[in-house]
Amino acid sequence: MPELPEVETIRRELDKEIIGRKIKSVEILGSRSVRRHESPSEPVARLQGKKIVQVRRLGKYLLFDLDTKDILVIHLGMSGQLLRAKGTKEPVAEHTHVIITLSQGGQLRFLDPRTFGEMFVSDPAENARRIPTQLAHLGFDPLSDQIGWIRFAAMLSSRKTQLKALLMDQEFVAGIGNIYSDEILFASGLRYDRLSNSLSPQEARRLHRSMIELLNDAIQMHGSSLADDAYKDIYGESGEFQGQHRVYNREGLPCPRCKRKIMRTKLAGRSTFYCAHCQL
DNA sequence: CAGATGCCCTGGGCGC
DNA sequence: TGCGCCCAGGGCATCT
Repeated sequence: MPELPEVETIRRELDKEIIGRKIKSVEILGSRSVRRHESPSEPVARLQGKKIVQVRRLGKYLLFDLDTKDILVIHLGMSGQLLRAKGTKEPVAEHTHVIITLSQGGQLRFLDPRTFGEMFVSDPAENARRIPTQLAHLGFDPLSDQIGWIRFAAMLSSRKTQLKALLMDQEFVAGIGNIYSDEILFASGLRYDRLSNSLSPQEARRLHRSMIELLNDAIQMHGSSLADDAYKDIYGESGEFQGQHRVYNREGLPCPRCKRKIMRTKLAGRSTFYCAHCQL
């Protein structure tokens, strides 16, 4: 579910709420969510009593840096939520898999009905960017790694891949999923199936600019929440950017630019929305 | 290498 | 009401 703007919204809220606080206890209710460990007691032991120094984001992953240099990594998958509970007595919602109790009161709860999300504690990352080895495969982050358009254009031309698939390829660029790839491509006037090595420099520049602007705009509006409300921020609030979607989930509705009908197709099994007139 | 498919899951919506 | 489909912000393995 959550893509870069939703994860960044959550990261900023966590920055305000939990930086400098200590993890008092960790309760694992659903072991499917805590992966990559031999036993559930191992991550618990590495978290309890540790201080959260800062919260970073790489693509769709949240990285909690601990004072031990260990890193708590959380990915929300399709239906994961991180919710702030004011006290320990708030009723525990269904599909709550992990409860992190903080020392000055309050909890952080990880919910995930579909259990595609995951959480694990990584060893200290010794590399320059302090990226856990498990995430070494991820490509650049469109917002925190400022890649200039010239370099972006070179990356595009080194591949021969349909644009939407490339935008969604986390090894190419990290953080863009099904909603924002469609919106970025509409904003840049490019079709989902254009091959990446067919773009003119001007088109590559447009795509680069649209990607950054659209993601920033979506963050300003706290991301997108769809009809099923799978995305909520840590306070349980929905985002507002869904009202700004210009093609995603708008099949048959008029294109905001030319008023012709928005088309829907499939690409790699994912619904894809575009305007056949405005996107070339 | 590029692209398509199926799987991991639960839940909501819709047609019958 | 109820049942059986189809669909869903992700990611990965495995085919062609």
